[in-house]
Amino acid sequence: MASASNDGTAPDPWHAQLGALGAFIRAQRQLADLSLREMAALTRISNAYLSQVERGLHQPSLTVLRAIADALGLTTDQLLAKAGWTRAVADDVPPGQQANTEASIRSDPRLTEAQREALLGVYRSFIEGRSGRSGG
Amino acid sequence: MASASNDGTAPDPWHAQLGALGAFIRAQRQLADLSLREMAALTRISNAYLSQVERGLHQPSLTVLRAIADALGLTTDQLLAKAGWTRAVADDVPPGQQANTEASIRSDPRLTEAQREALLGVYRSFIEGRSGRSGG
DNA sequence: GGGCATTGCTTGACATACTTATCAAACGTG
DNA sequence: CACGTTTGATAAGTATGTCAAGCAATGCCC
Repeated sequence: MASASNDGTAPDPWHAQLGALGAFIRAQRQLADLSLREMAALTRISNAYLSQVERGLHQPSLTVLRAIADALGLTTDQLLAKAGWTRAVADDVPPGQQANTEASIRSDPRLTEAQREALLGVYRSFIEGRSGRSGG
Repeated sequence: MASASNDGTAPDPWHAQLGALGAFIRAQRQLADLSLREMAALTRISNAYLSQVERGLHQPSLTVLRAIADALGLTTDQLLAKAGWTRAVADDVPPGQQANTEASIRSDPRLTEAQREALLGVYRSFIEGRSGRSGG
């Protein structure tokens, strides 16, 4: 049912990406010698849905993706990169001496871990942006 | 208009991450001097939904996340990191650095005025509402 | 030949992401 | 003050992700 074959509308590229992602997941699962149900038990995701994801019928949410990567012993980066979701950006920023503000944020007791991360992210993105960015 | 940052909702880690992600997106958008509707036009995502994402009310899908990253000139990875996707590689913080974060931000020569204001805004929004909440 | 467990897959119901239309407040103009 | 515009936020609806339950096929034991 509801297969996207007869849609008629513009074929969004996500179909292809989903196919690749699903195939990759399936390959990894079989490598690990897991059945759908076993993997379902590991990920707390229904075998039904896993099946659909592996066949590229659905776009899994971040939560699901993470659970899958976790169960397969992969990093989430590997999963997405394999599927072509992340644009690889060889853009490493070695933190040289810009430690003043960063250190303050890191040691600020008023921030929760999540907040700390977010704030550091904002700050770093500010600094990185000035160093020059490859236009695409 | 409630619109207060602190709703008193359940403190699931899920929520914290979403809040961080939303705050980050909002900061970036304002840095780029975009309104919600302008950004909506760029991302093809409704301003309404963008508003909800920025306030941490929803967990955006990969597609949406990517569109946002694209519009803001960020890499998908940067956004993904805030979305709780990457495991935080906690860096060590040199002791003795504990100081006034606000002051550090203010005196940071690497920040422009606009960035300074944005960062301070995020920081203040974080620590707002937790004042005087020490009992437990 | 008949059972029973295990495999991947489909179906129908629900939860959540996402959209279109609309709102109230803040801005400026005459 | 009336008017139009722009802002962020809300409501109700649509699309899509996700699950629990069940089906056809395969393999094993009798």
